Amino acid sequence: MEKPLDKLFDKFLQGQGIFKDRDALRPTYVPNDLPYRGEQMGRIGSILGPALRGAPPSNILCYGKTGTGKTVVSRYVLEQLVNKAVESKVNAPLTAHVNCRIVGTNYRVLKTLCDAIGATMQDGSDVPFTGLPTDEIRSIFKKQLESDSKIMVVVLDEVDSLVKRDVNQGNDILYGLTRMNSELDRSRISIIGISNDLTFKDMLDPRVLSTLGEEEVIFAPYNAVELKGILQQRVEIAFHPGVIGDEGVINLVGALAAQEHGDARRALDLLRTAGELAERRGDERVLQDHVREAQKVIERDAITDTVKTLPMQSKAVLFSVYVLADKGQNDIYTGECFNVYSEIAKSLSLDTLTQRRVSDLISELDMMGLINTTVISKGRYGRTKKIKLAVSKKQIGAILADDTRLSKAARDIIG
DNA sequence: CCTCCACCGGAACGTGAGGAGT
DNA sequence: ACTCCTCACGTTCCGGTGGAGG
Repeated sequence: MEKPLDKLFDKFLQGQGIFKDRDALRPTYVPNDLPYRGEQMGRIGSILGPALRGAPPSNILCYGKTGTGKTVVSRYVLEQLVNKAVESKVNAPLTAHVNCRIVGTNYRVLKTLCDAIGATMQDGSDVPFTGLPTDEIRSIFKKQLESDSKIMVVVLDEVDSLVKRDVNQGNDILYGLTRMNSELDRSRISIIGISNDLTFKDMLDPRVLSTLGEEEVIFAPYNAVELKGILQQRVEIAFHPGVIGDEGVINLVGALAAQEHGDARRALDLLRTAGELAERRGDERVLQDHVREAQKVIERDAITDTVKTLPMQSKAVLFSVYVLADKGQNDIYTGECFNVYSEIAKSLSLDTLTQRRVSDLISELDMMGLINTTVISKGRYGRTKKIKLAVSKKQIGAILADDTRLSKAARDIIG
């Protein structure tokens, strides 16, 4: 008798599969060559260059939207810089890469920097995650840095999030870092700040800005042609030859990503998802259909993610819109929505918010793109918002049914 | 042309949780 | 351990308004 999975597994065994090196399509991958970013690499390189002679480089701010290569370029340049130093047997600069969206407090930034240079407590153990006064970890870091007498280049990725989360605290962290040089004798720190928000400068303390923004490097979005070039380069590393036979595939991926302000990360993500799709189906080549399908998958995942992480009250509001839409009602107004919401909240034993608040939640859902709203006037019958689901009813229904609390309420209300 | 509905959306304020400072 | 601040989330209050119907 034939075993049921035999054929499926055979497919994986025979043939070479789709991917040669899937990681080449991940955002963390640093290729050997970065096309279309020669100018930026050159600028950053020439600014950091003095580090090879032991002179402290200026601080740099890099601007550009997501997926324009800011992070990868900075990683690449630092890597090359260190390589060159080792090769020429000069003191290699220390480097650290801090993602400020994840590492968002003064203490944790310092902790990351300590780890990067191998600074330890007096007994030789690692600096703890928490528990020390911030001043102490600061002096541990300084002490270690002084003992090495080196240049350290710190990349602060997504610095804007530091300042956005807390303007004062963010400025304090940056001020503390930029000012550290004046407290050091033999070592120097220089900072590369990376931001995808151009208005970020406005929120900075002028003192911080003047030191941090000594040099600025702008990363323009990639256009469709450049995206295509990048894709072609990665395709050769990531896929087995012939898997992407059709040039239309790359063109399509490039075109779709170019619509998203030339986001290379998105383009690579799309290509990888398309490849995974083809792989899972046992297809030998990646076709345009896979790409279109991948686009849908990515979008669907993004929606599922936002809905799942919604606060309970917002879910209840969204659910009320869904219930009304599911009844086949085309025009949903704030008033009805609020009534249904009230019932849902009651059956969930949730506090029933005021209509004013619900109105704000509706606006939030609108901004997230889960629903569409328009303010309309019904003349004598008042002025209100007309609400429509912006995503497929089926998907919202499925996600909300997944939530145990909500699905119970659903049975109460829909019956 | 005026009225008046049913809500919009700004403003000010209340509250409890979580940090920072001391 | 204590107070003080800040912030997110909500509430209360209220002036504002596009247009159907009189």
